[in-house]
Amino acid sequence: MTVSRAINTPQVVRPKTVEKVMAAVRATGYIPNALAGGLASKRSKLIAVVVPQINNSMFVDTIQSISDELARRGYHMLLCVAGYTHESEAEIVTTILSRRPDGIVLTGIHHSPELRKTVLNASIPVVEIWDLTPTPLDMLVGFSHAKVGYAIGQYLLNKGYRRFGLIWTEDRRAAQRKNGVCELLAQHGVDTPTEVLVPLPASLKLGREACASLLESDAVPDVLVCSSDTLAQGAIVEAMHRGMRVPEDIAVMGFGDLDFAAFHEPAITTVGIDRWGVGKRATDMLLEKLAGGFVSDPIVDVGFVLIERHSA
Amino acid sequence: MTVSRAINTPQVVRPKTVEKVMAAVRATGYIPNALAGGLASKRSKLIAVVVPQINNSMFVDTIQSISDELARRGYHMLLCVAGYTHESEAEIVTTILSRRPDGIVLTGIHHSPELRKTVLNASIPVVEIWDLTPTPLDMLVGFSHAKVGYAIGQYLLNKGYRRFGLIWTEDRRAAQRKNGVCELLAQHGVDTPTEVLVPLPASLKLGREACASLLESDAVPDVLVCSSDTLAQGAIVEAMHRGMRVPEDIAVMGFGDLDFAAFHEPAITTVGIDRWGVGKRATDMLLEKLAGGFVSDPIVDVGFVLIERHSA
DNA sequence: TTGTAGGCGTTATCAA
DNA sequence: TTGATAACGCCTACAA
Repeated sequence: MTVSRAINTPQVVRPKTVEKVMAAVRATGYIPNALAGGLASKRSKLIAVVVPQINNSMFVDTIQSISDELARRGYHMLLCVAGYTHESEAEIVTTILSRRPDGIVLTGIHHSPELRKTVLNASIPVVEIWDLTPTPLDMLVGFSHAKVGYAIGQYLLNKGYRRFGLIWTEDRRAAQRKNGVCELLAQHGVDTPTEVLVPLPASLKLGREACASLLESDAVPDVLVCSSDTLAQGAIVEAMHRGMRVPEDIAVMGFGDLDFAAFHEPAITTVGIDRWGVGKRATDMLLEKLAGGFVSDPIVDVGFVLIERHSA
Repeated sequence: MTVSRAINTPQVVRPKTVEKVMAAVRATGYIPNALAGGLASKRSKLIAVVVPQINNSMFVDTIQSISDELARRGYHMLLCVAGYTHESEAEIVTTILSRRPDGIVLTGIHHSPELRKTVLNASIPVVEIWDLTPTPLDMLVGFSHAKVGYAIGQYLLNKGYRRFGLIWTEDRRAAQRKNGVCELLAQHGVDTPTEVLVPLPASLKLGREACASLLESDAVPDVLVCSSDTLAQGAIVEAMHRGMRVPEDIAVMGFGDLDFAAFHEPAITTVGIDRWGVGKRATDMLLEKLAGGFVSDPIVDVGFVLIERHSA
């Protein structure tokens, strides 16, 4: 017990004793067994993070910020890549719960009933990220994808664009943004956009191909709205390759404000999200709750910023 | 014990008993406690993966493939972002070892003496990835960065380029590639390249800025060799923005064969690495060894491919 | 400030 | 095929 205290709460142990313990630790290369510690204390100091993909520039920054923040506070991250299907998410979460994480971060707010039940049954703090709802499982850090869609639609209408083309991936959150755009256009009596759906993960290649197919269609759009900056970049490359000027001949709008967006030629008009902030706040809320503290506002809307640059 | 067997080795339990156990599991929502299991069995089914960064397109694919492969086999991944310094790596590995992972994947082959000692002392299988050495800690999956450098230098010399400009990040493995390029140029009596060092992480912005500074220098290069495709893309954007043609006025070479490289305009000449393969093989070797199997070749050179496209 | 006893939820081992 | 017992290494609770 004295060794345990010397390592975990040295302030309650006589300094000389601490020194003796630490000397022994160094001499033997002793490393505490966190499995045993977690079993005994019922605190594993593990946080599970479930994302649909990691080779997705949006999530990676959030993951990195969670990981950094956790490490600073003596926690570790169990990272699980769940894919975009409900079934796999429920299964993965069940196996991850066997590790007895002290808390869990889930991407999105749409979960299968089994998953909801399983997670709630675990009685640990949960933070859902990257979406917004008044009824989260527990806590939430995100933003409204529908509002992003409205904002994009409004901005482009104000700019005078009327023939919309959409290049979009098929995941649920992207769909909400698309609905936002379409609803706004409908409200203003603008023609329903032409639409090209692309599979995940998005890539420059898919953006080019989708752009090509829209440019070769009967009704060529005057603006291409893309579900990510990566697709937007592809669309721009394709349009320019065909001798079109962006935005004069065709405008392109992205989403995400990825690193390259500001420095591309033309710079990409897009929507910025505080990706690190999402991770930081999610971690803060989780650890605050674990520390027994009171989380004053369990629902955090980090909002978004429409960033006007040159492509639209 | 019967429950434990019904769950882990149902084949040694009477089918009817298994059924009864499973019914109870379902009814109660029982989820085994892997902390207790790991403590008792001395197998945590956890693999630690230490990388310098995750918001780095090179590592992300490897991480994803490790994660996928581990999940398929009932293991989980503890992902640790160590940064690029020795001190932080040693510290992080020590704390991660307290989780008693069954194996560990380390990025790179240059570790501090403390780290080597700590890891070896843990007596678990180790796989180093993304570099090559005849003397790994244990097992290794990677390729020779020096050879990549030679190949790049040789290719560009054959193409007739003589005035080299380098845009390079400061990490150790990138430095090996740079040394390869420089050595080869020196052997052929070509002028020492002009060099712009950029901080990590690489970005399109940094590529543009570095390119700008090289183009404004006294000795304008006829080829820009970049330590990553991201920097190469930036260099191309900047050069074209200044009205230069790529590769006619200035050629640009990248590294990594990231998704966008093939579909950029001009398509980026680069060096491809099987990033998924590295993760897959590392995981296979680790689990093979954990299963008590014999790893016939503990050093795997995955090689690389110089991909000629249009930018150089 | 340090020490003792007991238990956390599994699995290894041996017995039935 | 199932069960009983004793760890695994730590922490909680309480005692000294």
